[in-house]
Amino acid sequence: MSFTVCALSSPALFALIDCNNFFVSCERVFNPSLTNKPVIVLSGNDGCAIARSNQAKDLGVAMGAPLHTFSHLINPHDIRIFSSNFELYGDLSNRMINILQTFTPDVEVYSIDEAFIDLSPLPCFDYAAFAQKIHNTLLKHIGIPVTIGIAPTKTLAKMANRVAKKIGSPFTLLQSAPDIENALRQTAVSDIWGIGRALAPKLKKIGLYTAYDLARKDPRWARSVMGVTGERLVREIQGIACIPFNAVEDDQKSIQVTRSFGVRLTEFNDIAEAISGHATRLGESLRKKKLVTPTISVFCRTSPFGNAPYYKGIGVTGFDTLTQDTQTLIRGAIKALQHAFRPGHAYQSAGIYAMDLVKEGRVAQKSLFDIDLHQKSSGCTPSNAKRGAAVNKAIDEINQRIGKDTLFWASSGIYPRHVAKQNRRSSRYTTRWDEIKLII
DNA sequence: TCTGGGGTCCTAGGACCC
DNA sequence: TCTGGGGTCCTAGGACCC
Repeated sequence: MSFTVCALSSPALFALIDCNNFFVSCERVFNPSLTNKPVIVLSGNDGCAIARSNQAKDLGVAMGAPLHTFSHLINPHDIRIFSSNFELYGDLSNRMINILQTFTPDVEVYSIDEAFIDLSPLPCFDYAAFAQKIHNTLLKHIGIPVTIGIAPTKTLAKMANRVAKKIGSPFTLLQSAPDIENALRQTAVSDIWGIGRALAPKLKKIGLYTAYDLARKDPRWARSVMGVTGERLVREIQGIACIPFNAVEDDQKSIQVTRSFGVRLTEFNDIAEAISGHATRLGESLRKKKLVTPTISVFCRTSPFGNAPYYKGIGVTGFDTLTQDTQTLIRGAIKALQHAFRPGHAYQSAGIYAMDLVKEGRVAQKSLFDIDLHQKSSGCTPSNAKRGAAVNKAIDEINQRIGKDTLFWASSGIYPRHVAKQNRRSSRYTTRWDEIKLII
């Protein structure tokens, strides 16, 4: 296969809108007393820091730091700690995107707290004023501060964003050659978008310390040392746009549901309850996204930390027809878990993956004998399958209206032991009637 | 005591085919 | 005993991202 650099028709110009300390900012929207305070949002199971306010960063709390490594700082510095509240963050994220789309239809949602805008179709104008307007509108309507970087490639827009955050400005434009060179000189190779833990030390060893050093290399050299992604990256920081803009979201290729347990588990049945719950979430997600899966894989594993030897077991179940039916997924997941599980371990987490997802409407028949096979393996006739779809629909609608898990499958456990710690979650102000903010 | 969860893309190597 | 060359497809694992 030959690689052709897909330089976009120039002059390209991208804006990257990135929320500042997004999860912390979401907490602050409904709790103004957190302003100017050190605030930290924890990962699932209250394990480690996944968002920090600037004040918490100044105290030296690193991204991903386990709670127990900074717990001694909490009281002396009055750090406010929150469990993650993804229902709230996701909802505020959607509102932000809706507002961005009022500025231009060319919005690419990159993550929960970032979006690219393609500026090239817009007439050349005052980018500073444009960025300021986006910033002010989001702050006013949602209450979330953002930083905006504008540059001829996505990688440089990322870099512009970093520069803006560093100097405390809501916006930075990198367009002229001297401005770009200046930013490249200020940026360490490890801070370039696309350079991670493995590549950074490798490049430093060769004597490349800044983005400027790397930008002076021949892309063909980058290809041989860093692969196609490396070649693309070098061209990007040289100002040649190679990473395309996708306003339309591609179909998702995989879904996973993974959780750590609140306590270590040793019994098959306890883990089966967790996996049954994960399979339920997977089913909901597949139906919501109108996807079906031919297969699932399930894993259970011990903690990679600590003294006990690490164990991870994996089991796979294939289905005779592509499915999104919760009951089918649960049956398949328990079967797969029987392959993954070995007695004698203290398990720390378990998860379920669905890969090779297919869009609901585009279901290809797997074999001429689909229906026969299906009847044989699951006892599920086509009319049963229809009934299953109706059951899923009814459960989804009830849970949507009244609350998550109002109806649930008994295999997920009435009093499950696996439930993760979530001791400090704020209210889901925007998505639950009974958690709406009261002003008395 | 205590270490998240959810994605994508690329590559190397094996299986298999002619 | 000798034992090619080229292609495709699949998979596991690595690397990256937020």
